[in-house]
Amino acid sequence: MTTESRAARPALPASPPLTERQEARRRRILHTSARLAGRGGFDAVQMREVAESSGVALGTLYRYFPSKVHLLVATMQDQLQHLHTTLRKRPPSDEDPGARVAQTLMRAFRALQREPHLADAMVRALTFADRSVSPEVDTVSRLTTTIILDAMGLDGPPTPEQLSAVRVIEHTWHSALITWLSGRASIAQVKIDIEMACRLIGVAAGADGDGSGAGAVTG
Amino acid sequence: MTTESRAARPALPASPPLTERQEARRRRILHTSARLAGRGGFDAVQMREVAESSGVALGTLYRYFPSKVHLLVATMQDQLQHLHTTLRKRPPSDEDPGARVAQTLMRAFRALQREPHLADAMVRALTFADRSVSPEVDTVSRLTTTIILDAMGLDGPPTPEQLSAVRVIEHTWHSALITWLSGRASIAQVKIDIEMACRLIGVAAGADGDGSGAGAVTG
DNA sequence: CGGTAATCTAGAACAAGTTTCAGAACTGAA
DNA sequence: TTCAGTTCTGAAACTTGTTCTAGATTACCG
Repeated sequence: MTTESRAARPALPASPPLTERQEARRRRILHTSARLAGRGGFDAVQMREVAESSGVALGTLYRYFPSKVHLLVATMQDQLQHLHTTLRKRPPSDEDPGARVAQTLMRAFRALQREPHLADAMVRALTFADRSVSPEVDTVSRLTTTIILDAMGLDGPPTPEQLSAVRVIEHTWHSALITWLSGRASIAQVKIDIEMACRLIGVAAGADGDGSGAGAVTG
Repeated sequence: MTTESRAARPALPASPPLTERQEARRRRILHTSARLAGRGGFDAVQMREVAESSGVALGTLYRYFPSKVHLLVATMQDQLQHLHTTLRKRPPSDEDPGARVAQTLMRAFRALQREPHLADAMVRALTFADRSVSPEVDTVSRLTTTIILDAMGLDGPPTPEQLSAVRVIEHTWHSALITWLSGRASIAQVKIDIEMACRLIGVAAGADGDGSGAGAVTG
C-alpha cells in the first residue's frame, strides 16, 4: 500500500513461464481469493487466510501477488475471462448496437448480482488500485473494452469517437456498480444509467463527417 | 475498515451544533488532512500524523471522523464547496448546455491538476468508501450534481432523463479522474471523454415525448 | 460556586497488510 | 548424482488504521 515499490521487482508475470506446480499454486490462490471475497467482500479477503487456505506461505503469496489489490485485480481478470467466454455463447439479440451493448452489460450485471460480495471486492480493488497496479488494471480494462466492442458487432475498426463512447460506457459501468454496491443506487437506476450511456454509441456512430464532435467545445 | 460499526454511533453530525472550539478543531483537522493529502496523496494522510499535526488526540480525531475514508470524504466535501463558490463567479460562457457542463468540469479538472495528490486522496477515498460512509458520499454526490445542473442552466426542473444523463456524466467524471490519477489516461483523453459524456445532455434534452428512451432497450 | 455529564488527552493494545530472514525444498545443469 | 541458484516455508517484525481505557478538562445546570 506504499506509494511505490523500491525498484519495479521482476515479479512473476515476467519471463519464466511458470512450472506446473507454480501454475497450480497460482490457481489455488485465485480460487481461495474468489471464495473468500464471495462471502464478505473486500474486507474478508485477508492475506494470511488466503495464504493458509491456499496451502502457501505468506511470503509466497506476496511473491505471486505483490499486494492485496494486485491479488483482487488478478481475481477480477480471471472472473472476467470466464464471463467473456460465457457471454460469447449467447450473443445479444437486439439489432441496435447500443442496445446490444446495454443488453450485454445487463447480463454481466445480473451475474455480479449473484455474488455481490465478490463484485464488491473486485470493483473496489480495481478503483482503489494505484499506479503500481496499472498494468494489471489496464489488462482488465482492455478485456472490458473487448467485451463491449464484441457486443457492438462492428464491421470495421472502431473510430476514435466510438472508442471514446466505449470508454464513457466503461466509466459508467464501474462507477454505477460502485454506487450500487454501496447502496446508494438501486438496480433499476444502474440499468437506466447504463442504457443512457449506451445511447452514446448511436451518437458517435457516424458522427465523424464534420470536424465538430469533441472539438466543438471551446473549453 | 471493518464492515460495520457496532450500533450506528451518534457521531457528531447529529444534533448538537458544535461549540466554537469544536468547530475550530474540525477545521484544523480538515486543513491538516488537505495539507498532508496535497503532498503524498491517500497514503500520506496518516491518522496519527493528522491528529498530532492538528493538535488533537487520536481518539478525538476518530470521534470527529470515524475513519480515514470519512475524513477524506469530508475533506472532499470541503474542497468541493470552495470550488462551487469559485465556479459560480464565472459561469460558463458557451450557449449549448452540454458544452457549458463540459466547460465547467474542465475548469474543475484544471483545479485538480494543480493538486494531483490531493485529488488522488479525495477521489480514491470517495470510490473506496463502503456503506458506512454512504451519507457523506451522498452529500458529495449531491454537491456535484448541483454544480452540473447549475452549469446546464435549466429553465425548469430537470427531467428524469436529464438526471440520468447527469449521473452518467458524474460517473464518467469520477472514473476518468481515476484513470488519469493512476496514469492510465492522459489529460487530453479525460477531456475527450468528459465532452463525449456531456453530449448526452443534448440527447436527453427533449427526448421525453415518446415513452422510449431508456425503456427502448429490451434487456 | 459545586457537581455532573460529556469531551478530550495520552498512551497502550489490537488487527491486518507488508516486509524480512534463516533455513528447507526444489530445479536445472554439469 | 551432486552442486548452485532459485523458490518456498515458518515465523517474527514492522506499519498504519482502529479501538480501548483511565484520568484530566471542559461545558452546562442549578
